[in-house]
Amino acid sequence: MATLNRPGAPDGHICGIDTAMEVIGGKWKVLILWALHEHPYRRFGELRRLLPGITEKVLASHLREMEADGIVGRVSYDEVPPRVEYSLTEDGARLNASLEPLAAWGRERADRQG
Amino acid sequence: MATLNRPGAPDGHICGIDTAMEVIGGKWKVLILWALHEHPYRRFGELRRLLPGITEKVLASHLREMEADGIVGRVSYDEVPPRVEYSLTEDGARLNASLEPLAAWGRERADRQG
DNA sequence: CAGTATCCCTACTGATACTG
DNA sequence: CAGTATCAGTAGGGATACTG
Repeated sequence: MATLNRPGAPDGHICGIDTAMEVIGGKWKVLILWALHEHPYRRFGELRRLLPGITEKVLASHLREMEADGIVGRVSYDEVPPRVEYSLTEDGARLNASLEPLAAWGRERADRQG
Repeated sequence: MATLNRPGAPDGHICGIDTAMEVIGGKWKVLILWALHEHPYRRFGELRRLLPGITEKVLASHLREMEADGIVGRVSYDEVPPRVEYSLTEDGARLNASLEPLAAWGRERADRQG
């Protein structure tokens, strides 16, 4: 065996996990995913409040990347004051669902350690 | 609702995913996990060859962190030349298993996009 | 309200050389 | 073989102020 690469996989991509890791790699992305999963439509300020510690810049750039990756949808209503609603796309919902076993593992570990 | 924090969860830990993300956060960790899963015992040089591009320093530090996190076991045989074998702990094996749906999501996405 | 625009900073990663 | 030690580079993240 030469490397772990799957045949036909893009260079540096081995088993699908790294593809997924690139998409959820940002520090807050899984939490954004989670927040959007709990409630189908969230506004920018809502997300900011839900993620204590995140800055506007980081939230905005994460959302833009997730939108570009096709896991988050964005709808802007032409109102005053402005209103923008973020949601999971179908792919984003499946991504979030695929994270559930990982979350279960983390919960168990957190509970074990207090 | 104030935040996404679970009751009783350590500060900044929300749904278990972030706990898990901390453990697999290093750039190569999921791939190390994968390599150790494919073959129960791996030597240092073997892992280095399996992960083209990783440097010795990064591989060593990742392995030490994963050992400290209790997901990788290390056995050093007192021989000449030295031999060290790395393996998944039970917890590491469960972690790896919990990554499988995520890997499936990534594989599907990679296949869709070529 | 929903973002940009700047500036900064350090933690992670990497290259290279060396050692028990 | 299985690692350290040292030195740098950089990208991601953060603080703050400002805008349509």
